[in-house]
This record gives sequence, structure tokens and C-alpha cells, in this order.
Amino acid sequence: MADIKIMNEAPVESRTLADKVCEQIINAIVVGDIPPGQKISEPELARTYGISRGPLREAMRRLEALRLIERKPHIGARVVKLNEKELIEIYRVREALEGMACRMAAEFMSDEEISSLRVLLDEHDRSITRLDGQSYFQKEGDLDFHYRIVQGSKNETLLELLGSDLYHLVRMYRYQFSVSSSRPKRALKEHRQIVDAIEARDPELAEILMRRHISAARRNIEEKLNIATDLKGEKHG
Amino acid sequence: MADIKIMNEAPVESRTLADKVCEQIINAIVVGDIPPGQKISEPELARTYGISRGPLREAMRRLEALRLIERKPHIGARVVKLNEKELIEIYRVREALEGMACRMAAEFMSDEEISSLRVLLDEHDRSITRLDGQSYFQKEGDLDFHYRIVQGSKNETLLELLGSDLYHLVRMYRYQFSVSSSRPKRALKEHRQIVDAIEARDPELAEILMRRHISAARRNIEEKLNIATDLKGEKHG
DNA sequence: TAATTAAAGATTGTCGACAATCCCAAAAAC
DNA sequence: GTTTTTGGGATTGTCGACAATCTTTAATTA
Repeated sequence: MADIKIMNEAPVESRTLADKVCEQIINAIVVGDIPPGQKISEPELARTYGISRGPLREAMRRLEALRLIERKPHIGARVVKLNEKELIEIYRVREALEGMACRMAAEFMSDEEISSLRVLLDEHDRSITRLDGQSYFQKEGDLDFHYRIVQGSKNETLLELLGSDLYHLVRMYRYQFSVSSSRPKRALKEHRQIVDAIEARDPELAEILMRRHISAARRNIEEKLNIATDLKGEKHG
Repeated sequence: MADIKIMNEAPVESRTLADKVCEQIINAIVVGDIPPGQKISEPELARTYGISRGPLREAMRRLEALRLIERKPHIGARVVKLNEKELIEIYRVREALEGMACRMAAEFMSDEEISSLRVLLDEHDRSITRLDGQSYFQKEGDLDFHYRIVQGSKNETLLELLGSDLYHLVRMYRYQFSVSSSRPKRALKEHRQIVDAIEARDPELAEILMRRHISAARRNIEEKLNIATDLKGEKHG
């Protein structure tokens, strides 16, 4: 389970060099092997992965589209720097997008997918009670739940926006801030409520619950960040 | 006004060849000079724009990120084919994203921005009464309104997702289907209501109105498409 | 000594050529 | 006559080298 199987679409198709290397670099960045803010040297990275600069640049352009690196002409590329403002922004986007996804999932998800979701939540439950709620599985498992909801919306555009673009960033932030879903039991309960609403085929409620769920996570982070900055004593009067 | 000034951020910076050509190709695709579904020959396009295949491939990778073309390894790239399913999907995404943007705009938009919005709507009003509501200006002007709302949200991530990614597709679909905002007066009225809610600093209402506005546009399109397919007589029993 | 300029080094952008893969047409086999 | 196979042509993927730009260091000047 150490490797993430979530967003790999193409099976073993004749993938190109750039594609394979791109995937490797994504994981390296998300996990933190290439630290945020670090400048990326094209020749060096090319040597590291044993390819030429051509495919590497192709991969980098893709990383730029995923917002994992930032490029400036004639200057170079840097791994995107973690800042709390963007993190909060992403949660706003997730609230909007996943709320809509959840609404549509309540309409279009199949009964099989729903019961499969329940199985997943039962697994999470066992994982939480067993490991006292702070497990790696839980960390990625949460994204797994959300990803399935988005799949259930049957909206390809939504799936690509969230699954292929934003989730990499979310994973990255989690690793960097080591946010290990600080309220696992509460989150699980909310997950169950969401599935209930989907099963009841209540789009309105499903959307509201999902939005509350993500909004709560956002406020939780904001609170932590505020405490952190307050301790630094930014403003005194 | 023929050219679109909306999503050009970098002024006259030392842009690279790939950037300039990319912009040209975007417009060529959006306007329809390169028709949808057409296969793209790298050597040919490179000759057309007088550059090598290197920068061209860089530009194409960017077009792929914008979902304007689709690439398959070892096979080639095609201009994205217009299909109504994706169009509807995009409107769902817009409803979610712009709803959130509007909510945040009601919180964070400055008073100057709001009054500037009113000026814009007055222009639209004159444009509608003068040209009987079916003008090119109206077509792009509508996007201008929506773009400003997103700017008002002060959420960079939202702005990039909508402004740099989805709006190209929306513009393209409008040109292809020649959807000239079939209900300009009604739309304008809805726009005014939205600005009212923003001015009243009522995030809740602002979001609801924007979602209704986009949802109505979506249903309008769905209706048209259904009529079109009904005329074809797809299903007889 | 501090600031400005100049040159050297390194990095990115661009190019043309070669290799691997795919597509299509003609020929062969049933 | 239809299907399969095989070959040629074209296209994409990859590579190494050159040119343009930026950064840094060192030398010069006020």
C-alpha cells in the first residue's frame, strides 16, 4: 500500500519515457524527496533519471500544469513553495467541486459503488480503532474516499480536475505539513453521513454534507495556522 | 475589441517562442481556424509558424493541459472534438466554481471593483438595446463579467482554474455552436441581481444567484440539444 | 571601502538529425 | 473475392549540439 494506485489511468500501454519519468518526479516531489522551493536543474535531473533533456522538459511542462513546479522563462523551474494561503484556497476549490461531485454522485452512483463505499468505510473504521487513528493508511485512505465520490459523479471533467490535478497538491501539502487528519473519528462519522445521503438519493443533502465536511477541515487548518502565527507574535497592536 | 484581452497576464516580458506560438494556436483553435477533430501534424504546424518542432511540442503540451487538444503516444494529437456531454460537464463545473467565486466576491471585492462592474453592465445594456441583443460584444462581454467576479474572489487558484483553463474551452464551444447568449436581456437582469447581492455583502445569496444563473444557461443548452437530437429521431421505441 | 562594470561560467531555449513506432497500401494466401 | 501479411512511407519520440540569456565573480573606478 506504500505506492499510490489512485490516479493511474493508463495501464501498461506503450507509455513514453517522459510519462514514466513524470510519474516518478511527481512522487518524488509529493513525498518531499525533492524539497519545496528547490531549484530544478534540467541537466542534473536528466542525468538522475538517465534520459535526455527533451523528454525531461516534456515531463516538466506537465508538472507545471499540475502546479507542482513553477517555471520562469530563461530563469528556471522551482518546486512549488508551500504557503498556507494557497492551501486554504485549494480547500475552497475542493469545497465547491466536491460538493457538486457529491450532489451528482447521489444521482448517478450505482448501488454497487455505494455498497463498495460502505466496505471502504468499514476498513477505515477498523484501521482507526486498531492504530488509534493516526495511520498512513488513513491519510491516503481519506483521499481514496473522496476520489470515489468524484468517480461516482460520472463527470469526467470533474474527475480530471480533482483527481489528476488538485489531489497531487493536496497529498503534497499533507506530507509537508504532516497533517494526519487530526480528527479521524469525527471525519469517519461525517463520511458515513455522506454515504447515507447518497444512498437515500438526496443530492441536496449530499452536497451540503460534503461541503460542511471540507469546510470543517479548512477551518481546522486555518485555526492551526492562526495559532502557529500567533505564537510567533506577528501583531501586537 | 476583436482580440481578447482577458487572460493575458505577462505583458511584454521576454516570452519564449513556444509561449507566443502557443497563444496564436489557442486563438486559431478557439475561433475555429483549426477545426475540431483535425489531426495536428507537428512538422506542418512547425513550418506554418516558422519554428522548430521543439518549441512547438512545448506549446502542444500546454494546449493539452488546457484540454484544447488530445494527445496519444506514438499516434498524434487532435483538436478536441466538440461533444455535448463535455459541454454540459463544464457547465456543472462552472456552476460549482463560479458559485464559490461569487460567494467570496461578496466578501472580498472592493467597492471600486463593484462600481466598475456596474459600469460594465450599463455598457452591456446599451449594447443590447442598440444591437438587439445578438452582438459579438455580448458574447465575449458575458465572459468578461464572469471573469471579473472570479477576480473579485481574490482566490488565485480559482482564477487560474477558471480563467486560464476552462474559459478557453467555453469560448471555443460558443464559437463552434455559435451560441450567442440566446437570452441576453434575461441574462443581464440576472447579472444585475448578482451585483446587488455582492454589493449587499450577502455571500449566501450571491452564490445562490450565480449558481442559478449558470444552471439556467446549462438547462437552456440541454433543451436545445434535446430538441436537436429529437429531430434526428434517435430513438423510436 | 563601496558601487559599478565586465567577463566568465552555467543554464535555458532552439535546432536539426536519428531511432522507434504506427499507418496504409499492395501483394500473397486461403 | 476476402482475409492476412508484409513492406514502404510518414509521424512521433529521443538525442546531442549550438545559440541566447541569466547569474556570479572578479576587476576597475569613484
